[in-house]
Amino acid sequence: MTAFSVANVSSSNQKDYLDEWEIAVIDLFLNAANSFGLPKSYGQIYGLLFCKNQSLSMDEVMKLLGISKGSASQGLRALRQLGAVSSVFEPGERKEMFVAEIRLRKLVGGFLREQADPHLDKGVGRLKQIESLVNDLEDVDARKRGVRRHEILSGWHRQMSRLLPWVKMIVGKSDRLPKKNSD
Amino acid sequence: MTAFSVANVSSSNQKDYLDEWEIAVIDLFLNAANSFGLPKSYGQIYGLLFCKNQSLSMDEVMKLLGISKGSASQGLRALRQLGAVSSVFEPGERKEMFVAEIRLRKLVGGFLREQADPHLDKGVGRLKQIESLVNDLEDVDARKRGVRRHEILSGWHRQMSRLLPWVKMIVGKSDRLPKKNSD
DNA sequence: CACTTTGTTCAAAAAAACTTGAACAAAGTA
DNA sequence: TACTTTGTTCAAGTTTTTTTGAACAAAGTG
Repeated sequence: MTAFSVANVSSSNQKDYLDEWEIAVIDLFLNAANSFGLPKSYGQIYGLLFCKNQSLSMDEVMKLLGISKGSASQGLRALRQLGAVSSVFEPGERKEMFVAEIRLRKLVGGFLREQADPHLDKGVGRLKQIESLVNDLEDVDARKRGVRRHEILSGWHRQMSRLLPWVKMIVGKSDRLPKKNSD
Repeated sequence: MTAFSVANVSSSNQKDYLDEWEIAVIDLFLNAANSFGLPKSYGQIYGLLFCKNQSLSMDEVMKLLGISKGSASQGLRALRQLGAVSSVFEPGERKEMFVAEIRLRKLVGGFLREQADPHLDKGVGRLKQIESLVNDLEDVDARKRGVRRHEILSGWHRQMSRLLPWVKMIVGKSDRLPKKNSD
């Protein structure tokens, strides 16, 4: 056991506080997450990893953001599931280390895959259910109205399905900026 | 005062209950609203109006959905603001009557205008703030990293701005289905 | 004017979403 | 095996969001 590891041997060659700009970026992502319907903490975690050059451990994420183990664990898992974060095992490290995916195409793609696609899929079933309920209607006029509404919803569904590939496509264009020597 | 209005003179030539298919549609919109980050009740209200051929009063919305006056009032206002619902004053009616906008283009347009555009606008300010914080950094390497991150965020912002017009455009195509005699 | 109808507002209640942390599991180390 | 480190789970607590309903304003009616 190591009561006192020799300062920052392997544990972290990172500062243990955040710069102002990093706090601003994290806050930006916090807000963004919110408006995408994701928990704030996911945004914070992604924002933190986005700021850093090096991979961070769950432990560092917890400490830098001041969030609990549970939040960090769940947040990192969800972000990985979304393809927004990936984990690597640095050689000679026991801990799992995390890095942010910064290609917008990947981020949008993952989000659509995990959030939009499932909704569209569920939609198919729901539309079928509505269709069959409508077809059970006795009254002719009532049925006409129901059929019409079902048609409209089906049309919307179709359009949304057509839209997604375009979104992935358009966002993909000219992703990475022309490389500036930094990093 | 009219202790007993003559059955349905002007008050409503509607049933006072919902068909099964209508409940299913309302539930569909309830879920949709949720995943767009809008309150459930907004979805219910829109769904109800979407189902009906005729305009409904706030009172009818309340009763058919079993929601409170406050919810109905606020929901209808917000939906009108989004362009998802519009109000009309039927001749000889005191009440304001509401109808759903069913053109997907209008719905998406309104949603983007009210939700996405403001975020992009706020983004400009946030990016400027981050840029200036980054430029205050003393350490050269730290500043390089910050500058790089700012560039990436700016790139994303630009791409998102470019995307929205396309979305409005693509969703607009072939909106209304070829008219079927109904309605 | 007195009364009714219609619709808004907002503080408080209810519901939903998020976070926490302690208990637990898994896997490495000695 | 006993102990440590790392990470997950989930019931309970906290925070945020949404809904309710009573008080109020506005406007029509007789």
